[in-house]
Amino acid sequence: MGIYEELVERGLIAQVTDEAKVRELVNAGKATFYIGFDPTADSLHVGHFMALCLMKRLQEAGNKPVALVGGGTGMIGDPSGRTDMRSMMTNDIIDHNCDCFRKQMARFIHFGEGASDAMMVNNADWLRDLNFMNFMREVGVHFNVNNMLRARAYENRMAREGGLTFFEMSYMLLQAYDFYRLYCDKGCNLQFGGDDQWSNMLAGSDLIRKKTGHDDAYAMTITLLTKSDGTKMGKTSGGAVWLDPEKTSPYDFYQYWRNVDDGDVIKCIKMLTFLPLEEIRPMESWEGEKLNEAKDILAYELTKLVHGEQEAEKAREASKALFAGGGDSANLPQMTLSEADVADGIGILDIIVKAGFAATKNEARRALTQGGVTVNGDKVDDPKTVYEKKDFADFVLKKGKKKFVKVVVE
RNA sequence: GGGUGGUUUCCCGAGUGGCCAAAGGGGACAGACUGUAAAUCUGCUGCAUCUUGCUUCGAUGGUUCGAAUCCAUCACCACCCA
Repeated sequence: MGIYEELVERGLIAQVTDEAKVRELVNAGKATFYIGFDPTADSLHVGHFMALCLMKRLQEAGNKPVALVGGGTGMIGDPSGRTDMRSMMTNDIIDHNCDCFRKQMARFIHFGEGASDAMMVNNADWLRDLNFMNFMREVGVHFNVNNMLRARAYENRMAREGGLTFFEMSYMLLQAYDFYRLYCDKGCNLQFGGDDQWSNMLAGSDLIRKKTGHDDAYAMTITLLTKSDGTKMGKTSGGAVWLDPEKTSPYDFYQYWRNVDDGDVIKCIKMLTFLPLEEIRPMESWEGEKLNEAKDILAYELTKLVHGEQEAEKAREASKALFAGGGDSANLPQMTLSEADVADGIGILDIIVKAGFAATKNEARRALTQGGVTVNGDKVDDPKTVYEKKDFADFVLKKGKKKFVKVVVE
């Protein structure tokens, strides 16, 4: 079975421009493919994860990955967000974010000079100095507005109240131009992207054909990983699930996957883990309580991929200790209070807020009033409860069903 | 550029002088039930020194005993016409 067939069986491929050609190319390890990332934050998140996995798979099969960061497009930002200040991104921040991306990506794919080694490019290199007149003459003429408006991506936005700005429309030209440049400069012959990018990607292939007369630049989209209720994967109440351990701890990362819906587990294992398909197939018939095992496998495998085996073990141990009893409690998520914090005793509400389990003391009070707060397994129902230093020799705070933290004083 | 309508607490959205910390829904959070799932039911949802106090309804200023509600100016947004 070739890599292409494997991708299909894992449910990763949504659409392809020329299936036969792409299969041949990819299976032979002759593709130089690119995927774009917008550097809107200083860490990649779960939404990017699938793209990373795909790059890794293809690289292992001998293909050459090109990671494109949108330093040029990211400069302007997506204007569809309302009052957000995404346009405030300066070159420094973008460059910093690109650096962070590269470091994180290096965990998955190998960068270097070899034939199948990955390279990273920044579209700022060609977009920032673009001359509008030249661009319109060389690229703009090849785009037909009637056709563009027929694209799904635009159709939706046309119906929306705010309408569609010229910038948003231009995005397609910029992305198409990226592909064209990479095709000419780096020999890039395949573009990957989320399924929502399909029309932009096609535009790239079209542009290359129109400008060069060559018919060998292909596009392929990845199935968007959505939950069974249709919402995006990787969002929690606290925001995105990050790959950076400073922003989302390995324990929280593990827990995120441990808690996916029943209907999403197998799909996630197939799409995101590197377990061989032979091992996954039997799991597809699992149901009911048995699925919890699959969730554990999913959580463990992904934590291992992102944070390493050691962290994955720790997260698993901590989870066992908290939920199943018996695991090693040494690995629980921990919070440190200073001597000064506890000098005069510290109220339970303050501890909850400090632990990040509540944004305000009112919120902490609410959880407590409703019986959702325990310390070492004992329910705390008086919001005025005060703890002193000696109490923290052994202190595990629990809020709600799933939030635990071990509190220590240093 | 002209005309009209709008800006309300996390989101949608009611409120058009006191009964408004502000209906209803969604989401979030907590409880029950469970499998660390889903569905369902219940509670809860501005802040705090919490039977009380303080600060909110685009911004500023004004009218009034009293304003989210009335007036003025400004800012922003949407729709229609150019």
